[in-house]
Formats: sequence, C-alpha cells, structure tokens
Amino acid sequence: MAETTTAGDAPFPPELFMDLDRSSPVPLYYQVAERIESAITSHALPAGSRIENEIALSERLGISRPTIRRAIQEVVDKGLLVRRRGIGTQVVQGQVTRGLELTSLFDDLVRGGQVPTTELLSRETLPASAAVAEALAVPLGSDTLHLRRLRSADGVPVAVLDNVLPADYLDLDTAALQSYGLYQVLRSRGTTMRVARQRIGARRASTDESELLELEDGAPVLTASRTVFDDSGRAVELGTHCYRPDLYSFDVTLVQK
Amino acid sequence: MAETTTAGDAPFPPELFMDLDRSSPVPLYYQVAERIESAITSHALPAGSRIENEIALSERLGISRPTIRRAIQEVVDKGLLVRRRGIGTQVVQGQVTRGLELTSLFDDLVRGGQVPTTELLSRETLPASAAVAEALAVPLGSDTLHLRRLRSADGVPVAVLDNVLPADYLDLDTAALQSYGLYQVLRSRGTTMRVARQRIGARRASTDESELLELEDGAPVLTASRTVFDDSGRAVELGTHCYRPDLYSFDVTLVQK
DNA sequence: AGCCTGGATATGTCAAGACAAATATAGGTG
DNA sequence: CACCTATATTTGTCTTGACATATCCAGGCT
Repeated sequence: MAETTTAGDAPFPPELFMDLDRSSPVPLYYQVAERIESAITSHALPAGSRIENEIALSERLGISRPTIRRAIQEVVDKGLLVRRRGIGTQVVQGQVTRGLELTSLFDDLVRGGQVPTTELLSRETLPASAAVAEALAVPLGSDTLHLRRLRSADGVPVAVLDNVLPADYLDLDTAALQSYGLYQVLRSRGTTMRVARQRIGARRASTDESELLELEDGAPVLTASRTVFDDSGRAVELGTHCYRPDLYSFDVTLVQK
Repeated sequence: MAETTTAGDAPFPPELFMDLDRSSPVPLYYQVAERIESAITSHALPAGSRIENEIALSERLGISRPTIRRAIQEVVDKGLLVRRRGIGTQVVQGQVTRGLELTSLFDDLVRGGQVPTTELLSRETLPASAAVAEALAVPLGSDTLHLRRLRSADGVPVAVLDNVLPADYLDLDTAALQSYGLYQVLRSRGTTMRVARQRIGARRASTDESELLELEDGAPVLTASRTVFDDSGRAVELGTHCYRPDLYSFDVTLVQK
C-alpha cells in the first residue's frame, strides 16, 4: 500500500463563527479569515479536509458571498488553503510555518521570545554614491544617513546591519535606535513601510564581519539587501544585512496565481 | 536643498486601455492589470506619479469598479503600486526587479536567456525517513523517489538539487528529467503546484558539493529547502537545494497588508 | 498667525444577483 | 465493459449600488 494519508472530506467545524462583530472597526472579512486560520492552525480543520462551500457559509454566517470569498482568499494567500473550481476548498498539508513578513530582525527575535539587543557601531552622514542614489532615488552626492549596527540575541551576535537613509531622516534619535529597532523608530516618526524588495544571497564574511559575529575568518554568512518604500512610493531605507547562518534563515511562502 | 526627486501628480497615460477583449477567456481584471503593469515598466507611468482614480477609470473603460479594483490590487501585490485612502494610488519608485515566483531554477535560467542543462546524478527508491515522512505526509518507511541532480548554465555548475517525491511519482521518466526540469515533468503528468513553503539559508559546502560545484572545500553555499503542495493540498515534492552564491540569489518582494 | 470646521476626493467595506467554466458523478449507449 | 453524455456542484468572473472612513484643502473664526 503506497497510499498517502490524505484525509478526505470532513465536516465543517462547530459554530466558531458566531461571534462576529459587525460594529467592530475590524472588517468582517478579516474577522472571518482569522477564525478560519485559527481553525486550521488548531487542527480543528484537519489537513486535507474540505471546508464548507462559499454559498453555504455565506448563508450560515449571514454574510454576503463576496465577503466570505475575500476571507477565504486571505487564507489562501497565506498558503493554508487551496481552491479548485468545481471541487471546493481544501486545507493544505504540512505544519504551519510562519511566513516571511515585513518586519525587522528585531521583530523576528521578539516574536521568537528571545531578548534582542542593538549596538550602534557607527553613525555617519555621507554623500550618496551612485549606487545609493539610484536605489533611494535621491540626487547623487546628497546627504544620507549611514548606520552600522550589531544585533544580538541573548548576548550572541546574530547580524551586522548596514542601513542607508535619505536626508529626511538625518535627525533620527540615537537613543531610540539602541532600544527599539529601526523600523519601530521609523513608524513612530509617522513613516509607514509598504513595500520591500529584497535579494537574498550568501558569501564569505569579511574580516570586520567575522570579528563582530564571532565567526572564523571567511566563514559563510547569509546576506540580504533590501530597499523599503513608504506608502507614497518613496524609498525610505536601503539595508545591507549580514546574518550568522546558524542563527538565522528566511522563510518564504509562495502561492501560484 | 535636500529635496528628493519625487514626481508629483502626472496625467494618466493615453488610451492604452482601449483594446480590452470582453470575449477573451483572459479575465478582464487580468487584462487591465497587465496594461497597468506594462505602463509602469515602460515608464509611461513615471515613478511617484498618481494614477487616475477608480471611479474615473471604471467609467472611462466601461468596467465596473470592483473589476478595476481587482486589477489595481494585482499590481499592488506585485509591489509596483501603493494605495492610500483619501489620497490615491501611486507608482512605487525604483526599477522593477522580477519577483520570486513558483518556478524551478531551470525556469529561472531559461528566463535569463542562459542555456541550462541537467545531469541526473542518482535516482533511488528509498524508505521514508522520519523527517521525510513528516514533510511529505506519507507513512514512515513508505517508498519515496530520491533524485540528485546537477544543474548547470552554459557549462558552469550552478546548483546541486536533491529532491524527494512520494510513491505516486516512482515511475517518473528518466529521460524527461534530463531535458525538461522536474517541475515541467510534473506539470505534464497533470500535477499543478499551488503552494511552496521554503526556507533559505547558508552554510559551508560539503566535500561532495564543493566538487560538483567546482568550489573550494568549505566555501559558502546558498541553501533552500522547500516543500511544494499541489492543488488538492498534498505534498508533491521536498527539495533540498544548494546554490553557488556567485551565480544565484533569491529575489523577494514583500507587501504589507 | 494659528486653529477649527466643513467640503471635496479617493479608497475601503459590504451587499445581492447573474452567468460562466471546471470537475465529479451517475446514467445510458454502443 | 468502455465510452459518451447529461446533470449537480463549486468556484471564477462581472455588474450595480450603497455607505464608511481617511486625507487634503480652503475658508472662517479667534
């Protein structure tokens, strides 16, 4: 028998959807999506099972079909559900791994329950090089803020973070950077990050990096260089990061559309 | 003056939307999204400019607002547009980098215009280990197909690819694997891959790997281990890949929701 | 000059309905 | 038994309409 352990149809979970709050500022589709997602992660909806169809759901919950569709789509985009026309919607197998989100390493560490610390190694105002000017869409030679930080978790160095920011951020609070992480500082200034484009690679650590990360000279490091844009489409940060590969990796979930 | 080169409002491009085909099997929202995207990549819509609002667009194109909204949302999800309530929709700065998609390295190389080749190094049927059984959701000890391949571009080795597939695929065509790439072979069998969960990291190359990739022993390699699920939520492949970091990297675009 | 308010603008959310297309199932036909 | 066909099921696409909410801007008041 080479049969896989695919679960067939399964009844839809009990009334875990009866506490929807229509007066809440949280959108209905989001409330429903949250409940579906938690039903999956809690295994109330077993892997491979088929969920109730859209029409039945919308009638049972007293919600229009477009709204229920949007809720389901949110969960599909997270890689927890798959849909097939004429068939239905099924739960994807495999345990749930947290997807890569628009957060800094700082946030990642906090989420993992570790105690992160940040040491500001250097802070300089330098004219934009050609590469920086293009990435940030600022004039060549204009002032840019260069930060170099060492991020540690429980006293163990995890990453060397180099960041370049345009002139609007020359006055960033040094003390805050020691305590809150760059992204939190930017958010508190009213900047809302919306899009990040990132390239992930690997190379040997430089001498500086290997000393900071307590690695042998030439040891492998995981690298990420990312450009982050705010909600008006302007570049707010160019990050060139260097991670200890034994302590950090990237999780990505892809959904074919 | 530290003013950035943000373009302000800009007129919407000329009638590049008048060739919509309502009888086409291609959905309307997709046709519109394609045209918006190409208007951005061709710089007909300059970076930082604001596009026409939804209502005006829907009236001008003779399309309902939900349809035009969906089209715009497609482009937002690719990281090319950002939206703000009360403000409008603007083009994100920075040149467009192709996003990471659900493709194999083979596809990536073909897209890059290089000539890829595949060498099948080994092909074995082995009982599933505990790790494999959990990742693929197959019974412990059940038959699994193990492949080891060397992927090269223009004669230069780029990656060592280890793949494990469940029993359904024990009879994969060996010849096809030499020519078409695993994903194409799976697709031609009727398998449609829908979700991929992937972890990207770095480490030193093993002796085997460094020989195959023509690297010094212990040189850094970029690694990816991914599980791919089909349109019924079943795991179809567990890939453990190892790339030459000077020839390969991962591009990821994140959009905050 | 500074602050508040109201209007204009644009996106966000939700509803109800209609038809299209893909898939599986059951039944009939050769 | 094999093949084809009709039908039920389910998701995919598109429309029209309504109201909510966030933001900017201009005008008026203090």
